[in-house]
Amino acid sequence: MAEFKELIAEVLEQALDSKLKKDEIIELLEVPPIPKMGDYAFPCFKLAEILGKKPAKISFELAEKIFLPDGIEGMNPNGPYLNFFAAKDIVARDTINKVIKNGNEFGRHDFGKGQKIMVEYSAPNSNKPLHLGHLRNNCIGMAISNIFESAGMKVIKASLVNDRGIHICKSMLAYKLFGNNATPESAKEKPDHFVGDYYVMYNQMVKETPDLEKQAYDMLQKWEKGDKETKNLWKKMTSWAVKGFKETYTEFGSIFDEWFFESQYYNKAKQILKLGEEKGLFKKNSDGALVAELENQGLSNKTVLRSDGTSIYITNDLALTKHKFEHFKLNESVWVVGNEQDLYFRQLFKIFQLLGFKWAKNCMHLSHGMVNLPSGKLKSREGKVVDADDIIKELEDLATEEIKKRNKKINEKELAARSRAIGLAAIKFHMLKVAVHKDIMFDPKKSISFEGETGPYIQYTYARAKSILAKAGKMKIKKSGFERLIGPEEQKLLKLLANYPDAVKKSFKQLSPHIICQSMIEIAEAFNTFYQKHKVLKAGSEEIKIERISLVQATAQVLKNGLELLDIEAIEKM
RNA sequence: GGGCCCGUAGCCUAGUGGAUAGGGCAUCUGCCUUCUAAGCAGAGGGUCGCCGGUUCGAAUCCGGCCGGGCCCGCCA
Repeated sequence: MAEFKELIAEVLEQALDSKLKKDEIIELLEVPPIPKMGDYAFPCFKLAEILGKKPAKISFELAEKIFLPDGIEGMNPNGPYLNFFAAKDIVARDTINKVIKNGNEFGRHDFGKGQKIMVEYSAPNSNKPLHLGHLRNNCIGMAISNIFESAGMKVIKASLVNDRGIHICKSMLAYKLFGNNATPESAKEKPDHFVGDYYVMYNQMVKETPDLEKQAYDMLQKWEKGDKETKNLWKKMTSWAVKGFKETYTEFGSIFDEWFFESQYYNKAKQILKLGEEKGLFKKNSDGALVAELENQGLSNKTVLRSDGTSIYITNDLALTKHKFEHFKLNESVWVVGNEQDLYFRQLFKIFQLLGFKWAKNCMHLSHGMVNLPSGKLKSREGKVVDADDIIKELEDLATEEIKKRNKKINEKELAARSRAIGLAAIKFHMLKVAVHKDIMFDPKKSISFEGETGPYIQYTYARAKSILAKAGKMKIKKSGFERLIGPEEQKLLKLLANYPDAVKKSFKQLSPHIICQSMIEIAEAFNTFYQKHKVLKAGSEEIKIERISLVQATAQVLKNGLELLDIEAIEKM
């Protein structure tokens, strides 16, 4: 269809004596709301401004001037729009050829070629296991990384573990007091959950024994001073937590190229702090804390170093970001972090700008909404969370049940693999189909289903297509002809397939994975309608059969490509 | 008090200046001796939070209000 748009644009450019250029016309072209109106519409509103005429008049005048070339089957002025009909066989031929020829590359672009970008996401705290909020963050991080990569960028996926600070000390304190030297092995528990239990325990105990809070701060002091016993305990508990995270990431399909630990960067900010003081941006306040003065920048001031000289979170980011750009020679750095940190990142980036780092403008916060439960906000301190491991297991179990209903004889290994693929697809698609900046509500009882606009629905559609292709066996895919894919079901599907690269492009430009989800849903719906209405393998004639198989193959290819960007496995059998 | 974000049918959601507001869930009606019914076809359900303004044209832009979320110097 891209070719068809160009064809229309060429015809229009000529008819308009180049008053609008081809590229401008392509940008203006839209798809009419109802297929019977046409395949593409040229809105005459812009032209109305230029020519000082009524748009409806222009569309009629244009229609009279244009002589239709091959490939354009019809043209129809409709009020302010001039609608075009593509020659149906050419739509079929061009679309299928392009998809089949490009295969896994179909939908990839090159506008990010030569760019190196780092995507930091997940950011777990080492005092407790991952929860639902992390899963959304991970889904967005993985998808956006894939989308960058498909635009030709070199992507480095990074996880920053917040393994330093008062929160860890709380878990450590509870363990020290009540742990009796237990280990995850002795407790037979996943190590990050083991650590998290002590965090919850601390928060329960501190209600009755407020002195624990002081003890936790003392522990942080000792940690900062390098107290051996404290450091050893910290090392032990942090390594348990990280070990647990890695298990969850592996299960979830999340792979990182780089692991950063706050404990390794928080004390490397001396140079940048000094620079800030020299530039007069960072000033000691009356209590002795170092504060970045940002009020004259329309932001609130931000403390960058405590009065006792110890670090806070931003101290780490100051050092780490500089390291990222210099060591990895990045063109751009993206932080996938919830919108509760919007102000924080504006402050951080403003500080870099005021310090004169030229990469400051290449920092971007991909801000996303929160995940809420029917009972309200997730609160890990109160244990009011949906645990990541639990929800993954729950969805995989649900998938197992569904598979067993349909397939009694499946072997255990295959069952486990499919359950995992389907369960994860349900979670990931659910997290990604809504615009990133919006909060989402997660009702564990009904939020994630396998029907309707879901990951499993897309997988199911793909499996249906693959099943046909498997039964069809080896067949030559046609390269020309395609006079038999001209019905409304085939044409709708073809147009959606042809539009897929535009959807990927839009999702890249707008940093919005949900656009790809929408595209997948539309393609799946169109395919299922086609599937219901037309037999492929038992088509009336060999010619029709071959053409329909080609269409099925193209559909499967596009679904696979799209699912891959969303980090969802395309499985051949459900 | 200030800043940012959100408000579309019982619920979830797409659409951010253009044609009849597009889907899904739930409800109701049909369709499995025919390529996977995790599907398909159809029905009902909308003052696009409210009020004003800009525009030939507003869910979309601007202003005000109402409701919700997040944030506002040594918490991650």
